[in-house]
Amino acid sequence: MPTNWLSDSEQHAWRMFITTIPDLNAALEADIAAHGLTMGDYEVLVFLSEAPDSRLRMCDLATALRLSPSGLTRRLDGMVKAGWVDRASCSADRRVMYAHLTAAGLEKMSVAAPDHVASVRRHVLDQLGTDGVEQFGELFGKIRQHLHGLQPA
Amino acid sequence: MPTNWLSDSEQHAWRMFITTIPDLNAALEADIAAHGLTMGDYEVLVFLSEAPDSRLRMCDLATALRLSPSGLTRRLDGMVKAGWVDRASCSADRRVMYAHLTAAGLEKMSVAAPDHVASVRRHVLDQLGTDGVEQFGELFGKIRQHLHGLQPA
DNA sequence: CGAAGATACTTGCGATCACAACTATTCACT
DNA sequence: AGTGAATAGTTGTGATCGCAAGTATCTTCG
Repeated sequence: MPTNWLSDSEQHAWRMFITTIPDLNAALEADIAAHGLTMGDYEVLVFLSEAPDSRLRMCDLATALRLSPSGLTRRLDGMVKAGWVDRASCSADRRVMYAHLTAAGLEKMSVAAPDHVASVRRHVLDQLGTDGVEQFGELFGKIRQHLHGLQPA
Repeated sequence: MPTNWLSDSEQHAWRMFITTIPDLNAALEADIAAHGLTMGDYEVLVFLSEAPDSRLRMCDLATALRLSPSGLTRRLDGMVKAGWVDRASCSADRRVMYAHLTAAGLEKMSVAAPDHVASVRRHVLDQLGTDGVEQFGELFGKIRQHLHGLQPA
């Protein structure tokens, strides 16, 4: 007895979505792995490289990455060991630890980023076409706005 | 130095996507948790309830769920313990184990499914509108087709 | 028929992550 | 100033999952 309380169009949209997401994740993960990175690592590099002074407070980075505090602590452990990030304490607030991008991390980032962008293009953007990209952003903007309305409650 | 080798429209689309997906997952997970299920468990129930005789071979179920064989073994361990699924061996091929939906599993499914569908509607479909749902399915169909072309290689 | 290889599943092990508990520090309010 | 609440981060514990290795069974082909 299939769950059929969705119209055909809805059913189709949802099925396409949930069956595609894991495969897309896997494809992106596989591509970035060529640089010895996971997508998680890569995202850390992205956020840090875009931040003022190439550093962020742990809690801000955790929020940005949608990671729990402990999850971030451990992800950074690995990245510190790899030499891409180091920890710096904050003189103004001694509870705070900064995650700071090292030169090696920036270098890794600048090598990996073009490949990752190409990967995103190949697997997603190129498949959608110009109009499709526009629609894609708009649709997720709507979902995002709805979800964001739930968060601060 | 932001990675800016994407047009504004592409940048926007991609950012909306990658920031929304984890939140959407979390929202769906939170809703289904009211039934004592994870999304992973729920998906098992869906596939089994739609299968002939309410059962599937482990390997087919693993493929459907995009789960490794060992991952499925352990997920089923939990669901067997919960009484929603049982294992049945196959007389025709004794390597095979069937995952089989129990009456309790079907009951759980029939109670949880309406809520889950409502959750999908609320968080996604209702936000997109009729045209949006159509576009959504089409866009992911394109990505899916591309990714599927990579799999069997 | 019988050996080589393929297939189905499970188990050992390690990686990742969330939750809860804990320490350290800062903030708010009297 | 001083106490209680809030905030930042780490560590202990347990859940989930993938990979590699192991066992059992089946298939293929000489």
